[in-house]
Amino acid sequence: MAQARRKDEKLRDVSRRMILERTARLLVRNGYGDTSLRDIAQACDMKAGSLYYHFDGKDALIEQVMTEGVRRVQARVRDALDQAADASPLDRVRLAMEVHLTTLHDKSDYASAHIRCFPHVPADIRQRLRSVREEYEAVWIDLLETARGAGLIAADVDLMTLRFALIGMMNWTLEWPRVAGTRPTDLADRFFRIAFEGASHPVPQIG
Amino acid sequence: MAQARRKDEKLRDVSRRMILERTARLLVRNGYGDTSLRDIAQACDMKAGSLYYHFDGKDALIEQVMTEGVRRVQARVRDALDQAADASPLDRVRLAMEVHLTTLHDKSDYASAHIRCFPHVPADIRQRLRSVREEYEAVWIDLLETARGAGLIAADVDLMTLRFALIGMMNWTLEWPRVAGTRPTDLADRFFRIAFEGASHPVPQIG
DNA sequence: CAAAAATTATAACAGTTGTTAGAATTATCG
DNA sequence: CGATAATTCTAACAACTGTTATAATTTTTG
Repeated sequence: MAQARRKDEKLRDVSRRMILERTARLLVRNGYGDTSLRDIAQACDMKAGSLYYHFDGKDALIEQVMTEGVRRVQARVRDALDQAADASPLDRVRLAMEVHLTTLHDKSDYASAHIRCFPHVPADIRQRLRSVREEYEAVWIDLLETARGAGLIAADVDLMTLRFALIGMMNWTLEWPRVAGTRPTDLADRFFRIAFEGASHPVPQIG
Repeated sequence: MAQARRKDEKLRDVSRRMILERTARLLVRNGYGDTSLRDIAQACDMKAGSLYYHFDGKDALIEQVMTEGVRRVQARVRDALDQAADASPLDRVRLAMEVHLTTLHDKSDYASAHIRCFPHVPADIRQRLRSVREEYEAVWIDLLETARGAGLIAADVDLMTLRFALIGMMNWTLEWPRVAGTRPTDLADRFFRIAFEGASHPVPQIG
């Protein structure tokens, strides 16, 4: 009600979206176990029972937040990659890292809620979320295999390990206190520099 | 009671240790918010009220588990480094990675409990845990600065970013389903290979 | 074995949790 | 406006939470 909405957008959808957003924020701060329906309702200026008009229950609501978390990152990364279809394979990897990190930190509580709560969510939800994750991981598998096909990744580097290393160092930045003041874009460059050039290798300045 | 104990070890300490261990396992599986004192007590063949003889309350118990989580990793890493005092700076980094990963996956639920629950633990506990973390991080800062001093890390690589990248890719392995069958030692080698030689650089075989 | 100390169990407390049914309210539309 | 549909609130439920005081039990000691 505090939000402007397009003519063609149903009030029902606006409320749903607001609930999902507030839930995401609470999940990031307090985690799955310590986010109650009454907390969520209060953040939405509602009462707990009213949430059941929009969602089947706590777990259904949270599952949707976490599902959307992956989908949003995936959508943004795919869009960026589509608009840079002719870039070099390694530049596409760097771009994907930049968008992934930016979405995590600036754009969406959904994504960080997913990352922080995934380990502690009920097993049946976690099971379904795995499928959603795999779709996004397919993007990275494709990125890295393409780079290898172009001869840009050494033969003795296991692509799965490389993928987990990249995802790991990026997602773990959520544990830092405010990313130590580094902008996500700079962070992506530095991570890329380390993972692909190697911390031991000096990189000659171009020009 | 089900456990043999040394003559000089008080029963009190044995019980405390058992409670801490079972708590760590539950924390890893269920997280902070969904691990109740009755769950812990049941895992110890006790009743919830009895736990108060050993600990001041839930938060005190959990804080001690998580504190010990860092201390154990730190102790094992320091020991290994002391026994390899004359190794090259980069070999010492690789060794630290190996011990860190091994402890996380094979040796101790304390460490993984710490990593998984840290974001969702009450704020005052989290504050105190930060100091404990900083002590361990000092080990890594020293490792990397020494390597740089020996000219083994390129000048344009930010050491803080490198440290976060290493810690991040290692800690994130807890999110994989059983590390995908890779042994921690091999994992350490591959991570080291990527982060220091660079995924794009072919490494000439020695010999 | 008996006395003292250490450890655990019992039972209850106040508060919180997810959930539900039905009443009350608000928005939509003829 | 009036009628209908779409939302929200109310109030309660059973189950669970951390915690406490006190009683029962076990272990250690003399």
